[in-house]
Amino acid sequence: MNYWLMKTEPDTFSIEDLLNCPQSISMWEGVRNYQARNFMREMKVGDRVMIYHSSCAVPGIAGFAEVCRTAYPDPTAFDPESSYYDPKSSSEKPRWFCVDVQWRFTLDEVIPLSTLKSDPLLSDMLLVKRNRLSVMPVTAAEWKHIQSHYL
DNA sequence: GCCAACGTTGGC
DNA sequence: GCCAACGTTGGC
Repeated sequence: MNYWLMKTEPDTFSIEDLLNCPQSISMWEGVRNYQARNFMREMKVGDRVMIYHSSCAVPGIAGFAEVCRTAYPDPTAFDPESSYYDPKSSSEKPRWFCVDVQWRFTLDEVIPLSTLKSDPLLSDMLLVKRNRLSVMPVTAAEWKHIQSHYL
């Protein structure tokens, strides 16, 4: 099993919105970064995901989800009406992919980025080191440390 | 293939 | 709203 972190802007789509989806499952559409896309294509059903709230009052980990469908072409890239539309992506040659994730758990309080940043054991975490990546792997050690210290 | 210009992310 | 850190684009 692998561990991941996925960012979302709660004003657009929060972990509560994920909970409220049918079966608490949502397509994770709109990722338009190659590195993030490549990580999504590595995801397996059952992989664990931290849901991270960005661009908000207290950015941080808001809860947990699970991959429930492996990567498939992102339909919003084909939709001219979508803000995620990309004319360079076609169903014959899709450029962007998404996975489905299912809600698992919402934290009572967000684990703030500032807390994670100040933890020496998390100083190598990609979230801390790489500012602008919306989908990224989390190591098993980081995952366990966060589970045992901040939940 | 280099790199300047431009666009985006996202913390603060 | 500012701006640093990147990623992307496109001329050459």
